[in-house]
Order: sequence, then structure tokens, then C-alpha cells
Amino acid sequence: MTTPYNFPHDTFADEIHQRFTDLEAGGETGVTVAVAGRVMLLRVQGKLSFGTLRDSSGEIQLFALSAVTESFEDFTKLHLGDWVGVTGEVVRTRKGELSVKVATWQVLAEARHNFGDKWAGINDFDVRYRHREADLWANPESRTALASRSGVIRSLREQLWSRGFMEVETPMLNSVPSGAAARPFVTHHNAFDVDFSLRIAPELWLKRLVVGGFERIFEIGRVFRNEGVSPRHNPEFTMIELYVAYWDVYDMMRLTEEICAGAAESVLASTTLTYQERPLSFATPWARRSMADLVSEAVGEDVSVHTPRERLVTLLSERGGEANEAWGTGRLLSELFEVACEADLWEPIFVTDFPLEVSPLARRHRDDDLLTERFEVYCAGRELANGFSELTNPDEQRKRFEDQARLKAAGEDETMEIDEDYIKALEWGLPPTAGLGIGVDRLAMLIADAPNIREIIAFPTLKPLRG
RNA sequence: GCGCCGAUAGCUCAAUUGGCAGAGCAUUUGACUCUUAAUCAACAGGUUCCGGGUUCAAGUCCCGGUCGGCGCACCA
Repeated sequence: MTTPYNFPHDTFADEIHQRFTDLEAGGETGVTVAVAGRVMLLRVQGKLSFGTLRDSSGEIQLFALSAVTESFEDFTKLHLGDWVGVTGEVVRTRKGELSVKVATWQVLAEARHNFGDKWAGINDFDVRYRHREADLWANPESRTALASRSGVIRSLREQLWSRGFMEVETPMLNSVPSGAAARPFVTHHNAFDVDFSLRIAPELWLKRLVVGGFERIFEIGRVFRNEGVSPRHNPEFTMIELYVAYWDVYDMMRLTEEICAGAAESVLASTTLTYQERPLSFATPWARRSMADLVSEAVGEDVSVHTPRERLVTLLSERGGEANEAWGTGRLLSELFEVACEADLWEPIFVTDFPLEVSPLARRHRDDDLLTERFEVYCAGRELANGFSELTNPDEQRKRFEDQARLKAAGEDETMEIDEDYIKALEWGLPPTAGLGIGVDRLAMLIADAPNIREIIAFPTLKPLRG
């Protein structure tokens, strides 16, 4: 079948509904429109035919009559899912349905496969994710979820632009994977004949840009971690990181809650949302509690990084956790937090005062040498964001990296590698700076009420079919 | 990576204790000038995910594999 090279489309379905909302049943307008979309339903009734056309804005009924419509017989033989371009007058049928009375029409593309049951759509996860284009047409909620994600990203950008931030881009091909503790994907550059790692975080590059003089920057981009998949983890995911010179962690907490609440407001017109049938409020200010406080409350006794190590080991093992001999009280407290607290944190909360032992890039706490000025945001039982006053001293940064190397020697799988270029950058002088990273997919899941991260990723990572 | 569960017509799903593999929608044909998941009539549609095994007989039981969902682990 040959199809036209273009179609003089001039109206969207929702525009017709808005403009002619007052038209009475049986009424005519004398207004001719050209609309295009897919035929979602077709009801042929002898010399009349009713179709439901869906475009990106919504749906409008097509009303074809043998006396009016060109090639009427062929029109009644359209297949569900076919793209058509239609011109005709806007009318309302006797039964009250606003319609385009089809004068001329043409097939813009055939649908050789159907889009699933017209009532149930497509439910099979395999089909939905492997052929997302079909899922998106068959299941409007799939489109809504991706549109919400787009709205979240747009809102974050707009909020940061309006606060004077500049958007930047940093390398995805890294010779030293840095900025987080995670296994990287490795690829090969032929001309250099060297292996590169896909980035696991843009963090160190971004701070080098602050050294270079950009005081408010952010990057929204893909990071890659060679780890398992789950309803909350995709091997490639989107992170927003931002850095502000002269700020500390407390300034950053205020910005964090503002932009997250702002994103919800922008997409949902409310900071009150429902996640998986449970109410959830993004209204600011969010709660702020130290990790030691939360753990103390959960275990029923006062604990902190200053608690004797043996006691923390006991508390951890009582909860099914297993301690590694190389772990100090900081790591133990953090493990206790994960087993005893994390899953119960529903409303967004800043968990503050992270142990220095688990925070190799964060600045030492001004009141406690074993802690850092670092927070993580938890919401709906999972981590949503991470921020801190940046460690700016190159000598201390080197020590922290060396501590990580010792951990690796002690058998820890995932630690940070020493990044000499980054240390040298710090030697040129990083001013007091606060940084923030938000898992954009996680944020989008909450705002889109998506139970699975794959719902808010257009084409999630899937295992290829074999054989 | 480990555990549990799932896969039947193009789509959504049935199939009793192991006993002829079914329905609705879609497709095809016919009827129908106001339908709204149109309706009515008829035809057609199957490697029951793949490969083995047990049995007179397997969609159903057993073994192996593929892909997916959930949980755990890793992590954000």
C-alpha cells in the first residue's frame, strides 16, 4: 500500500471537544477540520459507520456516511490500529457524540498487528516491555507514566534554571569509574586500544567544574551500574546531580525538598500524592532526623558511632545482619539503619549525620569527627536522594580514598577507586560546596505512582531472547 | 546469582482426578441510516514457551532449558 508523504493536519481531538462543547445533539458547525491518528474502534452499521480516532491529545469520533464519505466501502474495512488522516465537518450526532463527519480520508499507515484486546489491552509484561510502542497505544496509563516522567525532568530543569543554575555535561566514558561504589560496565575504545568504563556517577567531574569557576551547575543524565535488576533498579538509570559553591548541607536540604515538591506540584498540581494506594506528602519542610536517632529508636537503646563495636555487632546479628571484621562502628551503624529503619520510612525524610566511614566524598561533621555532613532522603521505604557538604581538602580526600583501597584489600567488592586527577583538581582549590544527587527514576516512580521502575523507563533493559 | 510463581488462538483468559483444547474480542463473510467495548448470523483460527521422560492417554505429572513477575542478594 502506498501512503502519502504528508498530511495537512490542523486540529487535535481535544481542541474539537473544547471548542464545540456547547454544540447541541444533531447540530452542525460548518467548520471543516483535518485530524489524524489511529482508528481505535470501528462500528459499522450498514450505510453509517462510526469510528473512534485517537491522537496524542485524546479521542474524537469519526462519523462516516455512504452518501457523504469518499470510498465509504473501504472506510468500513479499516483495521483497528490503522493510522488515518481525515477531513470533514465537525458535527454532533443525534445521539450526542461530537464527531468529524468524514468527507475525505486516507490511510497514513497500516497496522499489521493488533493492539491487544480492545478492553483489556496488553497485559503480558514480556510483550509490553519488548514492544513498548504497542503497549503505549494499547494502555493509556503506560503513556501517562512516561509523560509524568517527562514532566518531572522538565520541572527539575525549569526550577534550577530559574535559580541561576547552568546545565552541563560530563564524560560517560571514564578510565577510572568514580563518584560511587558500584561495579561498572566496561567497553573498549579501538583507536586508543584501551578499556573505558561507563560512568557510575558524574560527581567528580562536576566538582572539577566548580573548581573551574561554575558556581551553580547541574547535570541530568544516564549512569550505568553493572548490577542486578529489580522493580527499583535498572542497569542504566537517570540521575540529576547539582553543585552549589558556598553552600553547606543544610542549604542543600532546603533546595532538595523544594525541587522535589515542585516537581510533584508541576505534574500533579499537588504536593499530596498517592503511592500504591498509600497517601504520601511531599509538602515542605520534610522531617530531619539523624541516622543515630533513627537507629536508636528502632533498636530501643541509645546507639551511635561511639557505641562499642561489639554492641553494634550484636544488635546487627539479632536482626539477621552479618558483620564483616573490617567494618568499624560507622559501617555497622549504617548497616543497622538499613535492616532496622529503611523499609519503614514512608513520608520523605532527611536522614542526616552519616558516618564518615561510609561517606568517602563528604566533609567531616563540624561537631563529630566520626560523622560527615551528609544526608540521604528516604521515601516509600527506599533511598531517593543523597547530598552533602563536599570534602574539599585534597590531603584528606587522598586518605579517604586510601581507606577505600584498604577495604578492597579486606575483601569488600565495591569500593571507590583512587582518582589522582580528582585529587589534583582539589589541589587547585574547591571552595566550600554542597552537592546533591537524586534518582530521577525513583522520583518519577513516586509521582507517577509506578510500582516498577520499568513503567517509567521507555525501553527498560531486558534480557535478549535466545534461540 | 538464589528461591517461589507464571507462559494455552493475534489479544484477554477458561479447561474438574491425567481422558475429544474452549470462550469473548480481533481477523474473514453476510445483515443493519445514530453507534459508544454497537448488535445479530456464519466461517476460520492451536508446535498448549522449547527439549526430554512417565503413561493406554499429558495443557495437566517428572527432569532440563528459555523468557517474565515477585522476593532475597547487590545497589540508587
